[in-house]
Amino acid sequence: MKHAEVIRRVRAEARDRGVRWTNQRQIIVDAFITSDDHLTVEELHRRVREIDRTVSAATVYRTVNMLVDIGVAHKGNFGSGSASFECALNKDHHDHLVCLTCGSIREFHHDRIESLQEEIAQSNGFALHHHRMELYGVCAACQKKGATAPGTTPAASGT
Amino acid sequence: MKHAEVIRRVRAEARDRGVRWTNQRQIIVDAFITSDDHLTVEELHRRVREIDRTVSAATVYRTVNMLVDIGVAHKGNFGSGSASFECALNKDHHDHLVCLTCGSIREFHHDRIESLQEEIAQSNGFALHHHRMELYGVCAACQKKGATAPGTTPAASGT
DNA sequence: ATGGATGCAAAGTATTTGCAACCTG
DNA sequence: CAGGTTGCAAATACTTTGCATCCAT
Repeated sequence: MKHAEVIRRVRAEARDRGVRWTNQRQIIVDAFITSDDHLTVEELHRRVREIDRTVSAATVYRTVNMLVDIGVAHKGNFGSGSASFECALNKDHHDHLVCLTCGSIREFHHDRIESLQEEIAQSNGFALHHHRMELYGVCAACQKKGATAPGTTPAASGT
Repeated sequence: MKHAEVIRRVRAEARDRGVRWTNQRQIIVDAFITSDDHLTVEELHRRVREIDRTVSAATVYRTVNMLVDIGVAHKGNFGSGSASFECALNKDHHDHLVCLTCGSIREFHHDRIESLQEEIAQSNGFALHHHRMELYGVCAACQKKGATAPGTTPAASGT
């Protein structure tokens, strides 16, 4: 889905819910959708301020929360402390590969795993709502640079 | 692995690292290991205080962090805001099924998914270090009570 | 005795919220 | 014009940390 179409959709969702379309929201949503990345509020705020210096962090928080509420954004947490958000309209469901060295995030989708997850939920009597799956490791680029994963001193594990 | 054995192992790890074995640590580790559950610091602190009222939250934080450091505990985050910890010595690797209604956590292990994760990492050039996978839904018990998952108003998704 | 550990309170993060002014519909 | 929205600052929630004191080794 392309930018303009996404904006249109978000505005429609907003209108239906009596959510007003302010200048700030236009800028924030615009910056948010423009980026394919997973953005933290801090980063998004930084980008928004390049366009309008007066927009506050509180408004960015309020806006991304609103986007999550109306199903336009997904909220994630990849161990960096702050939450990261990504647009839900641009792409299909996917999981994440997170580089422990450079923090880069790569997306992937695996049908078989998805169906296995369903099976697991069913055999445990769970009505599956959503899931999260993240693979943490060192990406190819960082490996070339000689990076190794942390925690090289496994103390104990297993039975 | 049974309680006493775990304690012995933790103390050995501690000694090797020049970590002193205080009364507080004995109590905290004891309470921690005794429980199979996933405990938040708050909950663990509550249990510890039943034995020794003077132990501070800071010490509980310091202790669980130490346990994670030496590989005796795993830290998790199931959306409840506060982190939860579980003993790493009692059980093999597993993933989690989290009930969105009652918050209960069920563990499961699935070899095929584990190997698929390895494959995915490899085909993406990642050196896999660890992963997290959580299935969120409504457990059987809560379904019987008529609970439904939140977010019943899917606004948009996919392409 | 020596240096790691503790309790307390203060400091840090990340995020939310009360409020008066402001702007969209 | 009404009521949602904003910026600011204060408030939250969770976790870490400085410091004087204490205690395991």
